[in-house]
Amino acid sequence: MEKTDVVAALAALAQDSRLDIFRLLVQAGPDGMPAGAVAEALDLAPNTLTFHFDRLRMAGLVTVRRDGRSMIYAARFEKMNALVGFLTENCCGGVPCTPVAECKPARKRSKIPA
Amino acid sequence: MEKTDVVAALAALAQDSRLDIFRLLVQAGPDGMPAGAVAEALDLAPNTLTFHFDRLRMAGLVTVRRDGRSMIYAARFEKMNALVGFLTENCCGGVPCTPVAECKPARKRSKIPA
DNA sequence: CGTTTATTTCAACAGGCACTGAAATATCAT
DNA sequence: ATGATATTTCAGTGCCTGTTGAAATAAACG
Repeated sequence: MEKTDVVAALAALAQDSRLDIFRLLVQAGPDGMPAGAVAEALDLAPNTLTFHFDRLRMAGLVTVRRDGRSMIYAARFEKMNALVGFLTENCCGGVPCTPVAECKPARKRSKIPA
Repeated sequence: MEKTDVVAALAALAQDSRLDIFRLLVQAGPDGMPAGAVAEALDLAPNTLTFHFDRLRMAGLVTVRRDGRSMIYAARFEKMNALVGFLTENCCGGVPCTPVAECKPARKRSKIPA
């Protein structure tokens, strides 16, 4: 990951609401959740939320897709892993100290199995 | 680590010069390096550097001590580890995915052994 | 079609950020 | 004390950020 991207990602996460949003999406898993649900969970004005989503998206930390009238936002785990990787890679003068965490969330199991 | 501290730490690192400064200090190891050396290495005005050092220090990412007329700045590895820990802990809905990296740099060996 | 629901766009504003230049402080050497 | 070196403090400035409120777009439903 380029340094520029790292700074962008850090800046995106360095804000109260956005950190909350991102963590919520991370916990929601790869399927993501609709903007409205995030707005309700965190008690944020819809326009403010759009603003923050944009930042997260520009930073590559989040993706969107449309589903009817809802916009479904989802965390990009690869990006988060890359960020953590960058922070730790220059840890001890280039010497790898410990393996870096890799986050590969299991796809959510359907409530009604086939 | 509290969410407030996390946001502060992320904000501190979310800036070009400061990310450079911190990485330089991380690579310098626990003994740190004088402000002047950082200024020269990164080509930063001394007052600008002080400004950034302050931010890093307020965020708990850096410590200072005086040595003669030099101020020696050093990275706080514990804080960096805590930050990475926080980012990964809420990774997969609370389920730990992989062990988090722990950075414990070895103290620099003296060039002239006893 | 018209209405409701979900989200985005736009304009405006206070506050904070990063940088600059000049001056102050602290320590060391003579 | 005087001067040199290392760093900090202070005032000023343009830019970016986060929030708000009103209006616009997009899709679903009668």
